Amino acid sequence: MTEAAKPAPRKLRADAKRNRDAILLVAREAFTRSGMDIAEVSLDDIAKQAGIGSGTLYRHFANRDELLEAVYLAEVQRLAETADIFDQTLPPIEAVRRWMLLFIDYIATKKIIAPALNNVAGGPQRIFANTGTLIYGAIGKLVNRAIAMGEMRADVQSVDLLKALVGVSYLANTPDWHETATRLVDILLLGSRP
Amino acid sequence: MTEAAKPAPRKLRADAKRNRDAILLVAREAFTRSGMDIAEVSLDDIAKQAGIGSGTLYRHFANRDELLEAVYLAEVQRLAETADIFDQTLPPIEAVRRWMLLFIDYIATKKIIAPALNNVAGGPQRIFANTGTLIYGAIGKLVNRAIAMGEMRADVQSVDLLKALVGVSYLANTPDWHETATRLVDILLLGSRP
DNA sequence: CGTAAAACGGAGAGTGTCTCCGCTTAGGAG
DNA sequence: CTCCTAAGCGGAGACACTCTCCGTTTTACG
Repeated sequence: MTEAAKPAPRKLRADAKRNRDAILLVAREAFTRSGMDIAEVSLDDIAKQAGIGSGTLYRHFANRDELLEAVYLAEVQRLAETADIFDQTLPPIEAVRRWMLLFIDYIATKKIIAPALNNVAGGPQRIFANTGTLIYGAIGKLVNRAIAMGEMRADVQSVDLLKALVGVSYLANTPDWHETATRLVDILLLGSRP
Repeated sequence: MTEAAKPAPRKLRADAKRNRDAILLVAREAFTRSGMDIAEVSLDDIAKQAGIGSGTLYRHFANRDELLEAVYLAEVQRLAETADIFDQTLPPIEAVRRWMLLFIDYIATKKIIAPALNNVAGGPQRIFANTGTLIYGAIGKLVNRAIAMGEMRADVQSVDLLKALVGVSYLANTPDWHETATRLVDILLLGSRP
């Protein structure tokens, strides 16, 4: 479960797996470096840098979005798993806060990046199905518990909070970004109390 | 001031102005129709539909972003002016709430669209200077008054709220979008109180 | 081994951005 | 009204990127 190299249950041939991993490695590096504006990175370039033909890249990942999702799937899974842990070890509100801060931290440290999230939260019409479900499930669980324990208003929707967070993630370029984000977490939590 | 067709003080030749307006008209229509995913619309297509050569389009607007900003500048100006009115006619918190809701409404009715805002709030590295300053100034003024009157905590930053709002704007495709947005406004305001 | 299925790779078709520069047109001077 | 000049036009084409197609190579298994 910690291994992210096997998203499809179907087993790959040795050379296929090798290439897939090489692509993922190069792509992560390239996406991270380009920060925002993921569209700047050419997929053919990634293929070239990974030492494979572009046809091979496109057989593994049909388009930019699929590649993007695959690159960040592992980290998103980790984020989702941490939600479970927080859920079982921390008081409700604190669990939500900590998870939100962790989420922000993932972005700050580029373990995940905003453009991979834009789409995640239901954004444009793309279909980041896996990633979206994972993240949505994670915060949903935490918020629901907080509501059940009467520590959040029943009308609070976890999506609302998530979307606000994703929005803020979009400006990881300003120097005071991290403060902005944590300030917003506080505002959101305060505003969600009964 | 209500006229948005003269952003540059330099006076245009008659044919130039005619073309510029034609481009803006077609572009607005095209951007609105394409909803999200503005990148889908080809600039050369816009030129063709406006009945001009692509060279002409590119002389007026050097790239997609410049065109995008020009198209929505007028509405953004109106939004900014409304902030002034609210500022003078409504109690502080109410002014902020009403403006935020108006902002959401502009998005819901496509008077402005999210992608034109992504960048606005300092998002990616683009330089939506005019638009950004206008919107930022509008909400900044309202929030500052609310703080001065002791109705919001002094540590609340208007940017924080704005960014959260922009984030939510990104999902104008889900059916319950409007509710989500208004719910978030309430959470933000509640969480901003002293 | 031998062979079928899986995977590779890169040429090239299709599309989009943006530039360049010879031609056209507006609009002021006389 | 006419002429002249600078502002503006337009579209061919250079360049970049995405994605497909298919002949060639590689893997894995009997």
